[in-house]
Amino acid sequence: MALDRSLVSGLPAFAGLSGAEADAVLALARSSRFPKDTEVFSQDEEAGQFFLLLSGHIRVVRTTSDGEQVIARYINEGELFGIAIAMGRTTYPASAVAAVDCVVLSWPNSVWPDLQARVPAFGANAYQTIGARLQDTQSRVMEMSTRQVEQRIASAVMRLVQQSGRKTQDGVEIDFPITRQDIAEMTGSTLHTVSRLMSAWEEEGIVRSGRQKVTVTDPHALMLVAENRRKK
Amino acid sequence: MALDRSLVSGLPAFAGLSGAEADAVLALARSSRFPKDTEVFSQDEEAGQFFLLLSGHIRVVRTTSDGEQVIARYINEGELFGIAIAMGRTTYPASAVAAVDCVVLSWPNSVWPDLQARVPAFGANAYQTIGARLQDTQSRVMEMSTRQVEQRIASAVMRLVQQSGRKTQDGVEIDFPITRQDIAEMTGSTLHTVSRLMSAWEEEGIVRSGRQKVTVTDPHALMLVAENRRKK
DNA sequence: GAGGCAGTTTGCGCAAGCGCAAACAAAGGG
DNA sequence: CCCTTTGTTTGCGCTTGCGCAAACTGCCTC
Repeated sequence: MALDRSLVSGLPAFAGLSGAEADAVLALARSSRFPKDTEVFSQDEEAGQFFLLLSGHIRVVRTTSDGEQVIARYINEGELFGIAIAMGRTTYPASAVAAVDCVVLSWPNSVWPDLQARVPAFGANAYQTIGARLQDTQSRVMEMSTRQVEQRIASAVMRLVQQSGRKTQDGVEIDFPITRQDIAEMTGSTLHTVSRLMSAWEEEGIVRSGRQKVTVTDPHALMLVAENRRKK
Repeated sequence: MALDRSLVSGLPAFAGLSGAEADAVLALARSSRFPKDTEVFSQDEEAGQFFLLLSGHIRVVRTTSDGEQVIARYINEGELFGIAIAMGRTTYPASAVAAVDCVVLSWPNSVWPDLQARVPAFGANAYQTIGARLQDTQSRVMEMSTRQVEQRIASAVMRLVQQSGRKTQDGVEIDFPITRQDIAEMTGSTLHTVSRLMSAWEEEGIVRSGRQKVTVTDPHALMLVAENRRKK
């Protein structure tokens, strides 16, 4: 069953590809569905495929040897993920879990060398993705080194809202279910601290939140919190 | 003046290249010297070149908007650095400072597309480098999220010793000058805390240290500290 | 060899944020 | 509709590690 190029036109991973090239890439892909809370791949498992998220949201999680979890990132629609092959790895460094029902394209790693040779722009986009993620991750290290917890949590929420925000009447809502625990694992803190801070922000009218739900009602104020310039 | 391929044979960046290919790459390179404490390139400056460290040690530093510094990594002999071009960036995301006198090869970014086409193995090695650094940086995020300061500092020192250790009669010494402040900037702590901990370790006979100098006398014990399994 | 600088050590007090515990609330399933 | 599960809130005490300050010590320069 053929995949239509309209599925992927406009996605950054397919930027700079001719229609014929996109078709060639798609001809090698397989699409599949992952229900909420299922694993697309698992940390340390032999990497056999790479992926593109067509719809949904995916949580990339690393688990330490003693069982603590850290959320490496959320994958948004249109992004490549699980591209261990482009990093010269043979295993996945993290697990990928569907945060909601997802539709995913996948390619066997075996097509990578060929694909790279025949459609260099596609390979280049993958490398670009990795470069961008390195930047991101470096920034996160800086944040964790220099900012305190409230600022980090505020930044994380801002980022989620910007990347996966959905306008509602109240403000902008993160459009997938996310727990206090998740936010804690993104920021290197605890669900207790996240809960306390979000309650405080709610008090101040910056956010509204409920079970697995966060809506930012005053993005500007949250930005000020992130920059530690709030006149408390 | 031609650079001899013996300069670079055996370096990971040149792995998988034929002699002729290595020569082709070297023909486009220029070598230069950077005295201790000089900048090879500067954060946010337009990226015009990429580099390979032939000898010495280089500190890669990011500075936040409010002037705090974080050491992103140390570059060891034989490694590529400043490869903004391979990440699709037009500016350097950090500054690179010679920690000791250094010898460096550099290529203008303009040769990159051509180089990649003619010597794909070289490009692939660069991408591999970026992939490895992403892994590294992710691990650092995990460490900062889940381990406490003493363990992080112990890990950082272990890593430095493994990558840039020089055997002495007392143990293994980090073979470039490094201050408490530097270690603090690598681990997201303060020079005070680093100093206190190193004093304690010295007490226990794990390290010996002095001005800009760290020697690990008992690597095994330091490993235990890093894993928080020391029987204090 | 005197002076100054850069790096280090250490004491003391304090605050951020964690850990633990307990209660509460919203979904969801039978 | 009840019961279980999963997520959230909040109080309290305490530890980690930071901030500030002051003293100290190699090392380099003149």
